[in-house]
Amino acid sequence: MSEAAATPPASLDFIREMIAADLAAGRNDGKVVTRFPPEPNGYLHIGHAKSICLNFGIAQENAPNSRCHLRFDDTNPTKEEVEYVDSIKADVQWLGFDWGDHLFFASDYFEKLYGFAEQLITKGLAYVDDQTQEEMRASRGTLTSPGTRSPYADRSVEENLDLFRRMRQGEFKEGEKVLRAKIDMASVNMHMRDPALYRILRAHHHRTGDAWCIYPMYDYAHPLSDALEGITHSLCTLEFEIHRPLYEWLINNVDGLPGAPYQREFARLNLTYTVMSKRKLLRLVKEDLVNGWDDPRMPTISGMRRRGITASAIRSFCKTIGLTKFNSLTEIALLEHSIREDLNKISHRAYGVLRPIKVVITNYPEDQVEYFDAPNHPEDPEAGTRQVPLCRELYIESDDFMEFPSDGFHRLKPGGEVRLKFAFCIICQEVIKDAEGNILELRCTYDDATRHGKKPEGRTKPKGIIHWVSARHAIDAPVRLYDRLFTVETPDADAGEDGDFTKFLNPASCETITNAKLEPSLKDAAPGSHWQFERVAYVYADPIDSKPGAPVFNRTVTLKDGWVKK
RNA sequence: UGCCUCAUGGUGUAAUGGUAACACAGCAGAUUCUGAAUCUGUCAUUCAAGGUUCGAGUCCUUGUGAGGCAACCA
Repeated sequence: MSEAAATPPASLDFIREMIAADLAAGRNDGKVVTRFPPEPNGYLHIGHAKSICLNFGIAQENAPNSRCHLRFDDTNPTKEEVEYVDSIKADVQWLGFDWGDHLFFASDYFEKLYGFAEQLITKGLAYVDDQTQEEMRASRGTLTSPGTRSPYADRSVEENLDLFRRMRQGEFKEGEKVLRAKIDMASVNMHMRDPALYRILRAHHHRTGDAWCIYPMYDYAHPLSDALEGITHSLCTLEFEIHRPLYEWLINNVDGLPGAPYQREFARLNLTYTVMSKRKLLRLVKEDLVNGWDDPRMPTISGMRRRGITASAIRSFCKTIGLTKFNSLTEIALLEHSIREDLNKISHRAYGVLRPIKVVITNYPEDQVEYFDAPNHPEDPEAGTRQVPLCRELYIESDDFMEFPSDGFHRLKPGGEVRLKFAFCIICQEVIKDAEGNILELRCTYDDATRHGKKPEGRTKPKGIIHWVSARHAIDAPVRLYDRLFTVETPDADAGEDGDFTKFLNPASCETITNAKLEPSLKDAAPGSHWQFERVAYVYADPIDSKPGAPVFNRTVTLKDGWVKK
């Protein structure tokens, strides 16, 4: 399979416990069959990753007798597109999971599903209703009062069969008739008040084309599809909890099903500073509030990938957040921790100065160039080293200089000393400004005795160590500094019922720096490579916008900054 | 004003009737040619009230709070 870790979490969550109990009881011939069942009506997001890691993870943990299916729940052709099918497949694979031969579509079962519907009609458990949508809503009752059965509910089996067949033949208009299960109009569970099973939809389906004009509802197709595939454990999010009795009703009332799956529900993921519903994400895309589904600020899998977040980080995050029925709000910091943890291991280091100030080393020969050896990874000698050129004029980070330093600032200040990492120490002798008082350059002197980390006798070691780039050798590259998409933790909730969550969009969520100065080795950064600009951030060479010799970087996440200005 | 589900540090989770623990975040220190990483320490938790029990985060009752449910969406 993939490199995705097949080890379960240290302690079992309630779902895995349930599965372990089933296994211990010898149910399902010792097999566990799960499924990830997205509707192809949008791109996958980090919340789906939780479900993917759960379903595919459980299958891996119980190998080799177990498997996880990828099934597209494509029962509503008005919302679904092949673009989404393709992106979902790519995202699941990228996350490191493999469905093998088990790729399915609910639409593959349309004929069988139709047959089961005729069976229910024959058993007197389903009927064709002629009521309008409004009439149905009115007769369904309310949360506190029972509904009343449709006047059409008592049609004979023969009439129902005839009507249902004619629905399929296309004799009726959209909305004219629906097939309903005959269950209980007085149930406290609204979903049991004769739910619709089939509706007429004259829409082109991305797979079945115009072969059908009636389409099964989710509540009908889902349990039956699960059963047809031999799914043992149907795991979904909490909002489907109330659908469970209907799920079980169908499994129990349809004869000839090869399996008897059961459904269990877990809480969906909520993350601070973002929105997670497909509807809202779709709106951000359609209204051009972001640059498409894979905008690096999006919580989509494709957006996160483009930002430079690794599949391994996402898997690790999913393991960290656990699995419960508690409706929680996870701090984005937890995700960031997983990202940094992974990126720290795999990213080579390089110097990138985002907001440069020029430094002139006045006692360094004008025409001299020398190369310093810099390790590519401080914790991995095998990553090798690279040569970083230095000459008389350099760029340093403007944050690394303070003319009027606050307490505890130990980078460069007038009269102060810092080490240029892997080179030598410099002392700031003079601050050159223009007429408006803007700093133009810093004139410094270097101390030859401090090369390569050496500290002359009797001298105190400067606390500050900063990165730098040779002005003569620097390359310019765009660096996009991504930040949280929203300014508030819960844009959803804060917007309220009818409120507009887009008013909380963070105007500073993407700042593109065009004049970043990078060390020359970065010129050849491969598109799709991860780097750490030392002391600054983890960045990712954008796989689409980077061109040979002209990389474009996305800031994936900043480094933690332990220094707080006093 | 019904039914269902849930409630453990700031956040996410663990503890399966027997010492409330882990991670993140925060704080402090050590270390460091990244104010990163690493290491050490530290702060901080069972929604409330009753009950059962030798013993309750766990079981029961009531209350409170949060989420969900009345598409021919999924």
